[in-house]
Amino acid sequence: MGKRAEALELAILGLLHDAPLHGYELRKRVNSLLGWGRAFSYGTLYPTLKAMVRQNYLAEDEPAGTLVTPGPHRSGRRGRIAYRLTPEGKERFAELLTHTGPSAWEDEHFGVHFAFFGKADADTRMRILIGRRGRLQDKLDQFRSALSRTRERLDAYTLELQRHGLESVEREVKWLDDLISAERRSIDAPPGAMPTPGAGEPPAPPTGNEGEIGR
Amino acid sequence: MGKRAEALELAILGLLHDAPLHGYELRKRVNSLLGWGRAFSYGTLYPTLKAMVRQNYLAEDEPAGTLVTPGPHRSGRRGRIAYRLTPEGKERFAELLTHTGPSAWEDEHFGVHFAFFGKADADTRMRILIGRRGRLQDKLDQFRSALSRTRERLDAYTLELQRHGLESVEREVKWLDDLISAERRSIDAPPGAMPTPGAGEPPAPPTGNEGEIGR
DNA sequence: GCTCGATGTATCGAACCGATACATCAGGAC
DNA sequence: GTCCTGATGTATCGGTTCGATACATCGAGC
Repeated sequence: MGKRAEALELAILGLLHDAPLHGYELRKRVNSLLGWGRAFSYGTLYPTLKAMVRQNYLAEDEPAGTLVTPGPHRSGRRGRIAYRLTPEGKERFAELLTHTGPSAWEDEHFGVHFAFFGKADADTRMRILIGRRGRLQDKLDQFRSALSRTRERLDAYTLELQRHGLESVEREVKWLDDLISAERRSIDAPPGAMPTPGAGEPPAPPTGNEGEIGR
Repeated sequence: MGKRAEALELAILGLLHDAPLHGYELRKRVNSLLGWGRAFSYGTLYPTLKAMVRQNYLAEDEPAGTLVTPGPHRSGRRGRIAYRLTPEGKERFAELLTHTGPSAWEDEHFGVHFAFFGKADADTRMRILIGRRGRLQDKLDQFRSALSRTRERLDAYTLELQRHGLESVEREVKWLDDLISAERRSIDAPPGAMPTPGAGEPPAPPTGNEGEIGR
C-alpha cells in the first residue's frame, strides 16, 4: 500500500471520526493539522479515498442540498461528496491507532499518530513516544559519528549546516523527553487528568492565547 | 525534470567538483551531507547520473586498477565507475549555484544550496538567505492563522503538535537571521574574511582550512 | 452581468521510491 | 583453507506519489 498512504489513511480516519468532510476540506486539514513538510496532493488523496470506500471503511454522501443539477455537463462538477466513517472504519481507526511498531515512529508517521493521541490509551502513547525517542537517538548517533569522521574536511558552511541539523534533532529529543515525563506524571496522578504536554513548563496559565505569537 | 532531481543534480555536481567519486560513495555523501529527512534512492541516483553523462556534464572512468575481470558473468559486477566533472559540468555547476529564484529556497533545495555557499559569491548567498527567510515567514503566517482559527477546536495533543511545529519554524527563522547578520558583517569587514556563521557565537577559531573544501 | 479568486472533484504522465538481484571482497569462525 | 556474514558496489523494475491541469460552481466586487 505504500508507507505514505498508510499515514494518510490514519489521518483520514481520524479527521472523519467526529464529523464527515468532503475531499477539499479534508486535504486542507490533513496538510495543516501538522506543519508537515510534505503535503499530500489530490492525486494521492482521491485514489486513497476511493480505495477506502471500496474497503468499506468510508461511505459517500452526496448531499443534494446544494443544487446538484446533474445536467448535460460533460464532466466536472459532480456535487460535493461528504465522506463518512462506517463502523468498519471506526474499527480500522482503533486498530491503526493502537498498532505500535517501527512504522508508528518513523518520520512520516509519528506526527499523525501524535495528533490523535487524545483518542489512544496511555499505554499506546507511551510505547510510541519511547519508540520515537529511540529512532531519534539513532539519528543523533549517526549525525555525530558523521560529524566527527569528516569534521576536518568540511568548509565553514557545510559544517554549520551539520551543526544546525544536529541541534534540531537534539531539541526534538528534548521535546520528547518532556512529553514522556508528562505522561509518566499523569499516570501517577489521578486518572482523567490532562497530561499537560506543555513541554515541561508549568501548567499552562490560561492567558487566552497559549503559544500564540504576537504577529 | 522534477524538482527533486534538480536538487540532486546540484548536489552531485558539487560533490564531484573537487574529486571523482563512484555511485555508492556519492549516495552516502549526498544523504549525510545534510541531515536530510528524505534520502535519495539508487532508483533515483543512477538514472540521474546516466542522464547527466548523456548531457555531457559527467564522464565515466572505469579504473582497471581494481581487477575488473569482465569474465563470462551474466550481469552484476561491472567494476566501480568513478564519475568525473567535465568542463561543461563545471559550467553547469556555476550556473545552478548562482541561479537564484523560488526554487533555490524551497525546503528541498535550500539545504543543498547552503552546503555549497563556500563556492558561491556573497551576493548569491545573501539573495538566497533572504529568499529563504521570506519563505519561512510565509510558513509562519500560515501556521499562526491556522492556530488562531482553530485553537478552540483542538485537543491538547494536537495543539501541542502545532505549538511545537510553530516553535521549530521560529527557531529556523532566528537561525537565518543570525546567518544574515553574519553575512552583512563580513561584507563590511575586510574582504576574504569568513562570515562566521556560528549562530552568534564568537568568530570561529581558525581551524587551519578556512573556506577550503577538504580533499 | 462581468471577471476573478476560492471552492470543489477528478485524472494523467512523469517522477520517484523501495525492494531486490547480482557480484566482489574483507573479516572472523571453525 | 573455507564457509559465512556484512559491507561495498552497479543496476533495474513495479508500483506509488507528485504536479499540473481540466472542468465546474459560487460569492464578491466593480
